[in-house]
Amino acid sequence: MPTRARDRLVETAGELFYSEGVRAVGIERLLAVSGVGRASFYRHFASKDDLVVATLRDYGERWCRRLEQQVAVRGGGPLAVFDALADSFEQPAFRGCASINAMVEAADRDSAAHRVAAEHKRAVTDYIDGLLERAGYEQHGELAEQFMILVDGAIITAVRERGGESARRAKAVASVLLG
Amino acid sequence: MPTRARDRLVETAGELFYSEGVRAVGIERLLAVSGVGRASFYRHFASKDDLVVATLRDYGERWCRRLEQQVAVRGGGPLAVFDALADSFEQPAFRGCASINAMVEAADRDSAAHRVAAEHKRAVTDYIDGLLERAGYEQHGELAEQFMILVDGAIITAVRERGGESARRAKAVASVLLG
DNA sequence: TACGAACGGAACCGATCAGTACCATTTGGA
DNA sequence: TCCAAATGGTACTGATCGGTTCCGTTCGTA
Repeated sequence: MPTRARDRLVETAGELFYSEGVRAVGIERLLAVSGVGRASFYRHFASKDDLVVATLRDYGERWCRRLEQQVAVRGGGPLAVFDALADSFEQPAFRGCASINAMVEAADRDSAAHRVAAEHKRAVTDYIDGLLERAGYEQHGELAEQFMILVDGAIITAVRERGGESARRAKAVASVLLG
Repeated sequence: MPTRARDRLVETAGELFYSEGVRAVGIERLLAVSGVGRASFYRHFASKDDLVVATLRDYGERWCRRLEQQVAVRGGGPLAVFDALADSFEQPAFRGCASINAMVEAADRDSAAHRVAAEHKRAVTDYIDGLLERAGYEQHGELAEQFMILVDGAIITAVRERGGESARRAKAVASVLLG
């Protein structure tokens, strides 16, 4: 077959879950949009939850790669993180962070969505920590944690308000933190 | 009848929606737990969405009242906001902010949940703005917006990590902002 | 005591949910 | 050219979804 059913499912589900929510998108719709047969779905994934985890991992990796690239383009300084955020907030399809959304929607603390969201957050924190360390900040560990609060806060605020304003505000706060 | 069906519905729905998510709680369950009859439900609310809005408004009011009281107990300084947050994050039933959760779950930007969440955020921002103004900070408007990013960030972080640590971190950042 | 409003329970609606089973088709590699 | 693996389509399951309707009961109040 020309295209792999699994890849199409992850891509389609990634878009639909992000834009409409996980529970709001049924298997039926997923199959119709992706063009994958019902049986093929369950050949690749044991359940819908399995697909959710796959899409979240895929999202997390692409998100991190995109952030790294955008920060690099802007010189590699820690504050560039917020410029990259502002950019993504401006995009029409922006609806927050897929990991946060899935975590909130899942409710159950022991759910796979919660675990994947925690992993994602850990990866981003470590990346920012590296940026701060490379920039010469001694307290880079604690600063990275504080940056993450600003990142999450800016994301949630942007969901409410649209636009990059919250990211610029968060950047102003971060600037003060860096002294 | 001894208890008003409407009040019981709002109370029960408030708890269930908060702890398990709006979509995860069906009408059936709502009626079973609250002890309200199906017909009575639709006599008081035109739809489930109507009940959601009612619970969000109820939640928002109680949340603001609780915050005001806790801040007052701690002396009325702006930083006390984060101490109050840390307290609430420690509670076993804590699962973030009902408004944020509903907004994220609703996905649709034009939904009632989005509107109510925006109203709630506005009310809290105004309250914090008042605290800052009363404390003598000239840039109280911009500071309040920055505080809100810290508040939202701390809340989301607390959903992932449990405990009041994120609130204490946010307070440290806020302290730096106040100079 | 009598009345009307509010109520709880149950049967029912069409739609959709996640998931299973079976079948004919299409594919890339041998 | 041939075959095994992967695929898309359809029919189906039992459960649950939000919502409507009807009925007998219980309440506060006049």
